[in-house]
Parts: sequence; C-alpha cells; structure tokens
Amino acid sequence: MATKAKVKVGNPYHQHRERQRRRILDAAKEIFDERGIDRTTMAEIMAATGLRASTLYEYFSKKDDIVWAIFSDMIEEDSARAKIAVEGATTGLAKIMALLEHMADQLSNDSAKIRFMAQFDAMYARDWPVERLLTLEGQLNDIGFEGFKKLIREGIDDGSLRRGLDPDLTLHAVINAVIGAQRRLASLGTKVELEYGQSIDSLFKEMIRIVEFGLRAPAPSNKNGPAPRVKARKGSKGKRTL
Amino acid sequence: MATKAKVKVGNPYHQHRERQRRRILDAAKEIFDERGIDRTTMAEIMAATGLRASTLYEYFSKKDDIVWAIFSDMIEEDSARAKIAVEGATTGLAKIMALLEHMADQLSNDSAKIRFMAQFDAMYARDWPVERLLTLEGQLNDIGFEGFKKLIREGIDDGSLRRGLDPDLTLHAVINAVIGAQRRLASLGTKVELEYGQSIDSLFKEMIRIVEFGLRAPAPSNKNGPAPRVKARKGSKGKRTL
DNA sequence: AGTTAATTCGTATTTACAGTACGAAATCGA
DNA sequence: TCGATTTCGTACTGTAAATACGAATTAACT
Repeated sequence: MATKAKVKVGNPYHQHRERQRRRILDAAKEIFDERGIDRTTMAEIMAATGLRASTLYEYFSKKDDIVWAIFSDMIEEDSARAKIAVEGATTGLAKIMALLEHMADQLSNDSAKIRFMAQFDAMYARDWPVERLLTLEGQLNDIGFEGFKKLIREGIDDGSLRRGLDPDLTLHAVINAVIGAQRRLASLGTKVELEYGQSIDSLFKEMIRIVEFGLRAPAPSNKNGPAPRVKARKGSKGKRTL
Repeated sequence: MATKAKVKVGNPYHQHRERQRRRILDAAKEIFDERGIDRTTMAEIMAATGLRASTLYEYFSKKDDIVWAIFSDMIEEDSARAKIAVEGATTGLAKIMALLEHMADQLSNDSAKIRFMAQFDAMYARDWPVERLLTLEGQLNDIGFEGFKKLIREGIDDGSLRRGLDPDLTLHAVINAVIGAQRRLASLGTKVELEYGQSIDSLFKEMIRIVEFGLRAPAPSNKNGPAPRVKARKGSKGKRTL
C-alpha cells in the first residue's frame, strides 16, 4: 500500500485511476463468468489487464474486494433501470408485472450479470451486512416497499387483485421467488435448453404468467358479493423450525 | 461392530472404508455449511475427522471430489423421499402441489442440505454433465416427466387446471422457479427473516399458494364466490376431484 | 500365538496462489 | 525542466493443496 494519498476528485490522476479501476473490474467480471469466481486466480486477472501484481494490488487489496466492487456497481447500475421500468405502470399488479418483465429482460440481455449475482449470493451471502440483503428489492426504494404494499392493498380493494393477499407476505414471496428462478436459469444456462427443449426466456416468462394468474382476482365478471373475506393468514412469524 | 455380515472377499476392510468415508463426508458437510464450501480448507476437515492429510487423500483425491460425493449422496437420498411424497396424490395439480409441499418441508427441516445445493449449483453448475441437470426434477423419474405431463393434460381436460397451459412448459417453469426460490431462501436464511419480518417458511408457502392459484382453473361459473380457498395440505379431497 | 494385508501415521516435499515490499523506471501535468 | 503519481520488475512471505513413502498400527485369518 504505497501512497494512496489524497487524490482529489476530478484530478487528471484521479480520472486515470478511475479508468484503470474500470478496466480491472471489467476484465475480472468477464473471467469470473468464464471460470467461476472461486476458480479465478489473480494471475489471470493480471494477464487480462496486463498489469503486474504490485499494480493490481494498488487498486484492490484482495480478490474479495474486486468481487464486492463488481457487485456494488451492478446493484447501483440496476437500481436506476428497475425504477424506470416500473415507472409507467399505475396499479399494483401492473407495477409488479412491469418489474417482472424487467427481470425477464435482464435474463435475456444481461445473463452474465445474473450469473454473477447467483454466484455472489451463494458464496458471499453469509458475509453480508443485513442492509445489503435487499439487492434488487432494495432498489425499489424510490417506490419503496411501503408504496408497493399500498398499491397491493389498493389492488385488492378495487378488485384487480385476489382477496386474502397479505401485501407484506405476497410482495416478498413473489419477488424472492422470481429472483431465485431468474438466477437459477441464468446459472444453468444452456443446459436447461438442451435438456428441456425450452428456451430460458420462455420458461421464465411462463413463470411470470403463472404468478400473474396467481395474484389476479378470479373473475372480473363477479360483481361484488361479499365473497369470503379471507383473513390474510399472517405468516407464522418467528415460529419456524430451522 | 454390530453386523459382521457375510465375509466376502475384501469385505471387512471395505466396510471400514465405507464408515470412514461417511465420517469424512459428514464432517465436511457440516464445515461446508458453517464456513462455505470455498472457504473450507482441507486442514479443517482433517481436524474435524482427526485424520492426517495422507489418510484423507486416500479417500478423496481432491476437495472437489468431496463436494461431488456429498452432492451425489444428497440427490440419491432425496430421490426416494420425493417419490414417496408424491405417491398419494392422484391428479396432476395434486401431485404438483404434493411435490411443492415436500419442498417446503425440506426447506424447514433440512435447510442445510438446501444451502449446500445452492452453493453447489452456483459454483459447480458449469462443470455438470448435462445428465445431472435434472437433480430434483430427475428424481421424479418413477412418475416420470411424461407421466406428469399427462396428468397436467388430463387436468386441463377435466377443467381442474387452467386452459392454455402447455404441459411441458408449465411443468419445467414451475419446478425450476420453486427450486430457485427454495435455494435462495435457504441461502439467505435468517437474514430474510430479520429484514422482512416474515419467516422463511411462510414466504415459501405463500409462493406455493400463488403458484397453485396460478395453475388452477378459474372458479367454475357457479356463484359461490370466487376461488374457494383450498389448501393442498393433506389429501386435498372433495372439492377439486377431477 | 504369529503372519499377512489393509490402513493410518509422521513427516517431508512440491506446487500454486495470495498478497507484500520496495526501488527503479516510466508517465503525466505544470 | 520539476515533482507528483503510477507502473514495473523482482524478490519475498505465507498459506494451502496435493503427493510420496517408510514406519507404525490395526484387523483378519490361521
């Protein structure tokens, strides 16, 4: 750790440093995807960037730092996109569906990123500070969980969403499931297609469709009628068997 | 030594070897879960088993071999259970739901296993021979994919399942999604609960419920109010016979 | 008992990789 | 040009994987 010193933002040197940092991150990202995070050696990253060990370590003092940096960048980058994707929609169901569509897009067009996330989750989740957990979900902060839940409540009231949904539970359950499915498909990649004869894209979209049907209220035809007001079955909080 | 069994050629020694193998595998499994597969060192496994490196390497010539052995064992062990779980049910929907319930059980009672699978997927998926891909899904071989699909088709015909489902697509989409969700929940573990205030169990079950609603045919035109809430819990008798 | 075969121990060694140290050389801005 | 900054080259430390092999131990069989 020679002189990390004070390099003021906007300085020529600082700019250069930023570019180098990006080069390293980009190269690493690619190698991680090809060989797997854990099997990637620093030597490979050095070769790919043309930097010497000593130089590389000026930027990242350990391999994990590179991994975390890539992860952070991805989160940030995605945050904006997710918000935009959801912006148009107005109802609760529509917003959720917009988000899911967005995730389908990611899966098709940015599968490397999803693969990375899958690896990251499995390997680093245990080290997470709890605040990071939300990842994609946390990215909705603009709309916010609360906003989302409110929309679900409205959706239930206006009859577009099934009665008996617990907004809190539903929201997390759906998003978690979809992220899980997305990452699994990305990880298994081509193998799924070979084995199932189904494209990743259509598998994911089918799942989305099923979820939509699962959330949507049964029949629009049905005019009110008190209909069993099913008490949202509160999740058995805190009482699990693990 | 309880069972001396038939004294066959090389048997006594072989038995001992088997026991040792298990000891190693069990110890490794535990450490993998505590520290993560990639961060676990051979030295730790040696300490836990009380074996020397030279001895350990007599059994597994590299760390990856241990990982693969654990994976294979799990698959095999689970195979039987999954089949049993599904046996009772008769209809397509019921069988699917039985399978999903089974997975909920796994998640509650065998979360370490699921966590391991999650890590394995993310880290080793790239090395899989394609035949291994199916894992859980392949375990249904007794019923068979084909059998499953047939049941779905029947379900559609007799009106218990939504029209317009493509059996092939639906089956894979659902199972894949549920596995993905299951593994994600297992990986994130307690953090989910802290952050969301929802138990893993209820999140997973809620997802299952949504899937069920997504697959089920819309409530029959009778005016009984929307979608009777049927829990697929036990035998899901009566109501949706088909 | 004693012989034999399988197993384990001890210990030493090789290889690979992570990460550090530091001065010389190159680069850049002024 | 000077001075700040980055990179290079190289040599070094430390840790862990994996192998080698003879000695010691244990179990099985007469």
